[in-house]
Amino acid sequence: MPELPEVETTRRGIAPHIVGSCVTELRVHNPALRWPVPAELPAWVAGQPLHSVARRAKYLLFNFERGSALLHLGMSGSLRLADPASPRRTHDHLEWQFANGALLRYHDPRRFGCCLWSEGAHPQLAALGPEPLGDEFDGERLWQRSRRRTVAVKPFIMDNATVVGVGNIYATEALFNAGIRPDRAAGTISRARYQRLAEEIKRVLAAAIEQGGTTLRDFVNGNGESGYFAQQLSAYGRGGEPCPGCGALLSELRLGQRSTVFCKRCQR
DNA sequence: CTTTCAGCCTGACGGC
DNA sequence: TGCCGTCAGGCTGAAA
Repeated sequence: MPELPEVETTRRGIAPHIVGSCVTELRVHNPALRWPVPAELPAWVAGQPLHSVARRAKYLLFNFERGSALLHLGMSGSLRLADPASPRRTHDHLEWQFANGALLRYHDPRRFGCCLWSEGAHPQLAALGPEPLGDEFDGERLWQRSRRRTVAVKPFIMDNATVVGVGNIYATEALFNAGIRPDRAAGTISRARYQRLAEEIKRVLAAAIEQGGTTLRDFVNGNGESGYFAQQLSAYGRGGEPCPGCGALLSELRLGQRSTVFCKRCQR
């Protein structure tokens, strides 16, 4: 399940192999992603080398001279450089062939992702809040934007208008580390505690990206998914297990239709 | 405006 | 063994 750190790891893994080369062929084996994937490469991409692979929130942007492709990995997507001789797997929906021989395969069993081309701005990016690891995001912003809000703090920090890229795993972890109950109304949390929460969001995401970096070599070789960060999670996926802080059993509830784990003693 | 929620989709897993 | 129900979750768009 690609969260921001996995998307960033993907970006770093593939970019050096394809930047500077042209897409010579696009093969769409199954166009039925979140939005239909265009069957043809847009005419304006022809002969244009890829300038850069950027990331905004959990989106990847493949920037060309005249426009860009916007990719999202959804819940179950992955993007990898493949050996052209290796057979296409089930759910390998898209293939991009580059002039330098690189072959990029998009794999997504649940098909929640997307691949959209645009010469101009992508509307999906229009209303996004700041990047969590940038200077624009801090506790002050969380505090300011949360005043008079009744929504629970967990869905508040998972809202892309507040800050982007904080998915269920890292929201759960950051709230645990900051000692804040996930169901507390966003508007009732102090400035000082939001300061702490912002720091924990940054810390947990940065640590996960660092871990992702170690899977980079596997990635390029196409050796498989890698278990990355899971062993280091304190709360996510551990409902009913002892709290790593106090030993009490971790509680579970659903917030905004998402499973949430927290410690009733350590989080207030 | 804010908040909530259905729906998209497949694979994993538990119960029978 | 296989079938059926449930769950997982990011994001959009619509309803309340």
